[in-house]
Amino acid sequence: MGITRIQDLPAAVGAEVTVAGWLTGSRSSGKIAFLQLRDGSGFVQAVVSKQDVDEATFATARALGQESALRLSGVVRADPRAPSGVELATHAIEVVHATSDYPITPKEHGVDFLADHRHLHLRHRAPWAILRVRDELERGVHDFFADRGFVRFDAPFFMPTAVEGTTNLFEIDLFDEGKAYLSQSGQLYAEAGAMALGAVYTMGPTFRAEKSKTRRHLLEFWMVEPEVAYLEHEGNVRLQVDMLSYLVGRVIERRGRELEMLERDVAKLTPAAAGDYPVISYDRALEILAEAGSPLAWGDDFGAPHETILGEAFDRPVVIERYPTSVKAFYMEPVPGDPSRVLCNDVIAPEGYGELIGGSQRIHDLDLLRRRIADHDLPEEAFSWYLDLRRFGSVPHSGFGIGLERTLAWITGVNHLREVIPFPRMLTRMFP
RNA sequence: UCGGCGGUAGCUCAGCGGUAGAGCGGUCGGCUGUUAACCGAUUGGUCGUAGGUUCGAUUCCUACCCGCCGAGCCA
Repeated sequence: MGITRIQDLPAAVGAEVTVAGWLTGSRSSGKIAFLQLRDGSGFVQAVVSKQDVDEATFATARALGQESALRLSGVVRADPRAPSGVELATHAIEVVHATSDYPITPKEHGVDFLADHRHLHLRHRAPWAILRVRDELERGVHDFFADRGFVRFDAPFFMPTAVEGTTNLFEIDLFDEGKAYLSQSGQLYAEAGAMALGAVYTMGPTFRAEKSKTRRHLLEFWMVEPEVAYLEHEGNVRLQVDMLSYLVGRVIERRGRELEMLERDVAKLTPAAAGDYPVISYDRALEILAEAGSPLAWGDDFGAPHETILGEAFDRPVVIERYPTSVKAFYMEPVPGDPSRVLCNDVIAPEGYGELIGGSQRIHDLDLLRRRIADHDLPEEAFSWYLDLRRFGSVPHSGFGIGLERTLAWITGVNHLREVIPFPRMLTRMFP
């Protein structure tokens, strides 16, 4: 007989089924036992009545330890007392693997303990719900770009040099060939891709060797980086707003149950799904900060507290554009007629989740780009291939990078980035 | 790297200059509808490490290790 997945049980009321899964908890009396079961697709309660089974089966049901692997056969029964509306009236239990002393008990645990047992904690409700939202988000990214004719473009993760020169890179020893570095961005390669394929996006892990110890940072995180030929700044902002509102709407629509399990207040998310994000200038952002009592001088970049103030000033993500040239990367196109500012933007999330997106129109003029590389004390030889993109058929183009974990943390409402990736890599966390 | 906080039972924590406690978990027993069930019993400890002070240190002092939160950096 085939296996029925728990998520399909509500459609199988009255049927005889076998469910294959694991025991998340149990309680019993002398005459009845309740087995909480999960199978990866969902959760259900199995009821074992003494009158329905033989003595040995009932004894087995009472003795099973948490996370024992089981095949349970029984009849699906609708019951208003069950959270999912159904339960399994069990008549046979096959113990696939009896388990005892499972470490994650039904009890409050500290973050360090759960992190040490991450390989097991993944089985529990919150990680389960979060990872299903993550899957939906990633799937949404692919669908969004596929629908718009983008080509997925896989940038390399080993890099000969830094992309932006400022951040720290993880160094790799390439035997006699010298050093290489783990990628901190696929953008420069995506620009080559855009010139070949028109519109591309990358999606993959990114590595930042920074000693950041906050809930908004990981050493290894996932980034999506679209890059589009002939796209200018305004279109770039539009693309970002369209994508983010699509993704939020899609998660609300398809993963509402998971958000509910995570106790996410979906009302705080719905404005973000509607699009129409406020677009303000860097200069206007300074005014908002001054009004909020955290003034900043023109030319200063925003710190985390400033981003929180700006994000909380709106009910949906806010686009901030045209930053001072001095605080941004070397490849950004100047605002026409105003070399002190660049055609760039960040998207900052509400509720203190910080910067989700950073994007810009890229410099397409060869001489200007060479001057900028020199101004930033970067070695021109390393960028020879990148400069070639400006020597042969150079066109205006734009792109952005969106942090998958930050977006996911905001959507799910969890406090720390380490909760939204299966195995977080941090300064103090390489195990498991 | 800097600032703040912390490390005591499997877990979450309390405690204190006189040799260690609760709740939960586990185990055993009871209960026919539980949802973090409940009731009774029981199990459980190099008090982060190394020095020092002291008759005596888990407690006081010093150093170190580890972690958490925040800052900088950024997504």
